[in-house]
Amino acid sequence: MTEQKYILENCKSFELKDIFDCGQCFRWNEEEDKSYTGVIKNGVLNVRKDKEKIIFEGVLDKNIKDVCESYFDLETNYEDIKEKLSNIDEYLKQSVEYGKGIRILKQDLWETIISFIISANNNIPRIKGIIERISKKYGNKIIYKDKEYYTFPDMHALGKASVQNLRDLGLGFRDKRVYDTTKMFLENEITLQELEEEKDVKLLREKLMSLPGVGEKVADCIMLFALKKFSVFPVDVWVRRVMNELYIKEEDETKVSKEFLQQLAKEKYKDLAGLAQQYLFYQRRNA
DNA sequence: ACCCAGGGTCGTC
DNA sequence: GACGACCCTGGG
Repeated sequence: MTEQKYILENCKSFELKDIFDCGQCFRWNEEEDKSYTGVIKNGVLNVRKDKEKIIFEGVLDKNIKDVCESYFDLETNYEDIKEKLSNIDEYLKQSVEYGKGIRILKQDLWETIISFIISANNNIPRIKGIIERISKKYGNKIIYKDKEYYTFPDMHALGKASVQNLRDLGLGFRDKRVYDTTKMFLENEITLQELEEEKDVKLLREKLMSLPGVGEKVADCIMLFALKKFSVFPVDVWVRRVMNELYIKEEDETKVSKEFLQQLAKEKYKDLAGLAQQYLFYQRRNA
C-alpha cells in the first residue's frame, strides 16, 4: 500500500458530481473542498478537479494510473457517445446536456452484485448506509490522511456473516438473498470469472439471474456498472416515469410494461441504451 | 402522528 | 403473467 498520485489533463466529459451522484456507485462521498473520496477494491482514492486537470491521489495496492484508466473508463470517448445520443431526439439531448460529465464506472463485480441486491426496493441513502456497515464489520481497515476507511469484504470475509448478522446491519429482507448468493459463490456453483468472460449478454443475464436477489433490473445494473455492457436498459421506477412522460403519456405509469419500455429503448437508443438510461435517470431524479 | 415510497424480487395463484 | 408481501428509514 503506497500513496500515489496521477494527474490527467485535457479529459473531456469528466465532472465529479455527475459521475459520483448519478446513482451508479454507493461508496463515494463529497469532501468539504468539493473533491470526492471513495473506497475502491483494496484502496482509498481521492479525486479533485483543478481547472482542466483531474487529480487522483490515494493509497492503492496497484498502479494508480492503471486503476484509474480502468475504473473511470478513460479509454471510452464520451464526446462521441453524447453526440450520437443527442441526435436521437430533443429530450435525450437535454438529458445529455444536464449530465454531460457522466462516465460509467467499471466497478468491482463482486461488490456490484452484492450492492445491487441490497438496492432492491430501497433508497440510496439507506443503501449507502448498509454497504458502509457491511464494510466496517467485514472489510479491511485502511488509514488515509488520518481517517479510517473500510474495503468492501470479499466473498470469504462476507461468508462469515450469518443471516442474523446481516439483519442486524439493517439489510431487512435482503439478508437471506445476500447470504445465499455469497454461499453460491463460495461453493463454486458460479464464479466471478465465468461472469467476466461471458460475452453473450443474454446468457450473462441468465447466469446473473440464477443468483438469489438478482432479477432483471439488478442483473442489468450489474452488467452496466461492472461489466461495461452499454446496451442493457435497466428499468426502475425513475426510468419508467421519465420514459412515460416523454414518449408514452399513459395516465398510470405503472401500467406500462417493462418489456414495452425495453423494446422502445432498443429501437430508439440501440447499443447505447444503457448510457441513455443513465442520462435520463440522473436528470429525472435530480431535476 | 401517520403515511408513503424507495435504482425490485420472490412466491403464489 | 398479474399481485401482494417484504425490512426499514427518510421525508412529506
